[in-house]
Amino acid sequence: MVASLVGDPARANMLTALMTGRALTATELAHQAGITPQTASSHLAKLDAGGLIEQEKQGRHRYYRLADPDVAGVLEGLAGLAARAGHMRVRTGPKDPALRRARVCYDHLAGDLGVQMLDSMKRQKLIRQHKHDIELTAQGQRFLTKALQIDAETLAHPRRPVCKACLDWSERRHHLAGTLGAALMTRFTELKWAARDATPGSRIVNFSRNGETRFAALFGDAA
Amino acid sequence: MVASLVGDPARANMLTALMTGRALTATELAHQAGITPQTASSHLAKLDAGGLIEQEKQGRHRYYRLADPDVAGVLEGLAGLAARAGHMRVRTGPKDPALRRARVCYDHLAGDLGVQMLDSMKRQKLIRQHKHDIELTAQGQRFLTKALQIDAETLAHPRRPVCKACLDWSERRHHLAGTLGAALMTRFTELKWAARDATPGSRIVNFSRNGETRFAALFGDAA
DNA sequence: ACAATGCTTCGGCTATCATCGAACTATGAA
DNA sequence: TTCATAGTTCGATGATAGCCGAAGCATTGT
Repeated sequence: MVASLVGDPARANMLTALMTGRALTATELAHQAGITPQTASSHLAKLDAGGLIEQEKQGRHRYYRLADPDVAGVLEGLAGLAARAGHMRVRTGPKDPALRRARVCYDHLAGDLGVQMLDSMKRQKLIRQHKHDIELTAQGQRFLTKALQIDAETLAHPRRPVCKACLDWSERRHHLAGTLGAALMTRFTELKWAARDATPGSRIVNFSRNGETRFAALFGDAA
Repeated sequence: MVASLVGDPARANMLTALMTGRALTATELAHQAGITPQTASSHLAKLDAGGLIEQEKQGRHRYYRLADPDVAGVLEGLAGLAARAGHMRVRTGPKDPALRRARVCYDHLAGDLGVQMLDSMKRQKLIRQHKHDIELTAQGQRFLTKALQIDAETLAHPRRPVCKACLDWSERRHHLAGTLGAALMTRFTELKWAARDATPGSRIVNFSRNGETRFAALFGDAA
C-alpha cells in the first residue's frame, strides 16, 4: 500500500525534501530524515519499489527524485488534509511571491516563468517529449539561433544533457534544466532582460520592464 | 500524520467501504474490514481524530462517513498511485480462499460469487442502476418469479431497501444486499444449493455440486 | 595497487501498534 | 425492570517493521 509508505515519519521527511524537485543523494536524504545511511537505504528501496521515487546512478552517487508530478500532487493533497486537522506541516513552497514568480534553480530559470517557458517551447514544438526525456527539435535549433543567437552545437556536454525536465518546487510542474536551460538563463542576463537579486544568497530573479516584454514575445501564453 | 492512518490495512478497508459516500455503522465497518468491533472502535476514533471521517449518533447506532469530498479525492489519488505501481494490495481481505469465494455478509451472499451475481443481474437487465442506488426492473420481477419462485411484492420492508449495493470486502466491488439479497440467500439454502459452513461463527458458504451448476446457469459469466 | 567514499546487505534489538477477550456504558425493546 | 444490541474502554499479547552496528560491494581518486 502506498499510504503506508508515506506514513512512516522518516520516509515522509525524505519525500518532503524531494518536493523541491531537485534530485538528492541517499546520504543527503538520510541526513534530512535524521537517520543513518543504512536505514535510509532500506527506506529508499521501498519507496522505489512502490513507484514513488526514481533513482539515477551517477558515479558513486545515487540521486533520488520523485517519480512523477502526480506523486507530488498526491503528497500535496495529503499535506492539505493534515493541515486541516491541525497537525500543521508548514513545509509548502516559498511564501515570497517574487520567489514563486522567477528564481534560479542552480543555474537555470525556475518558478512560474520557468514553467511557462517550457510549456511554451513544447507548444511551439521547439522541444519534444519522449516519456520522461525531452529533446530539442530541429525547429528548436533554428529558433534559438535566430531569436537568441544561441548555437545548439555548443551546448553538448559529456556528463550533462542539453535538455532536462526539472520538477518545479513551487509550481509542481516541469521547467527546463540542462545545458540549454543554463544557456538561456545566461543569455537573459547578458541581454539585461533579467538579473539575479542583489541580496547575497537570494535565488530571486528580477526581470526588467523590457525583458519581461521580450520574454513574453518569445515564451508568453499566446506565443 | 494522515498517511499513516490510511496506511493500515484495516483502516484502509473501512475507508474504501465509505468511498460509496454512504454512512455506515461501526459494526458494519468492522465487518467490512474483517476485524472485531473493539478493534474497529479504536481505528474509528483515530480516523476521527485525524479528521478523515465524521460520526453522527443516531439512537444506539453511530454512523460514520467520510469527512469531506476532498478526503475521497486524496484517497482516490493514492489508489491511482498504487494501481500504477502494480503494487495492488497484498495484505487485504481474508486469507481463506473459501471465504473469498462465497460467504455471508449479514444475511446475503458475498465474495466472488456474490459480486458475480450482481454483475450478471445488471447485464441481464434484471437490476438497473441510478447513480449509487439500484432497483429491480419489471423484467427482474418476472425472472425472480419464474426462476426462483420469489414474489417481489413480499420483499417490501419499511426500513430496508429491496436492493442495495454493498461494497464487497474481498472483491472491492459491489454485491447485492437488501431484502432481495437476503431472500436469494434464503432461497439458495432452501433449495440446498448452498449451506453455511458447519463451523460455529463461520461465514463461509459452501455450494453443492448441483447448486453451483444451477447458480451458474442463472448468474454465470455466460448468462 | 591502495585508500577513500557512497551505498547496500545482514543480523539482532527494540518499540510501536494492531488485535482480541473481558468488562463497562448507553440506548431501545419486551 | 429485565433483556438485547451497539459501542466503548482496558489490559495483555504478539507480530511487524524501524533502527543501528558491522561487514560487504562498487566506484573514484591518488
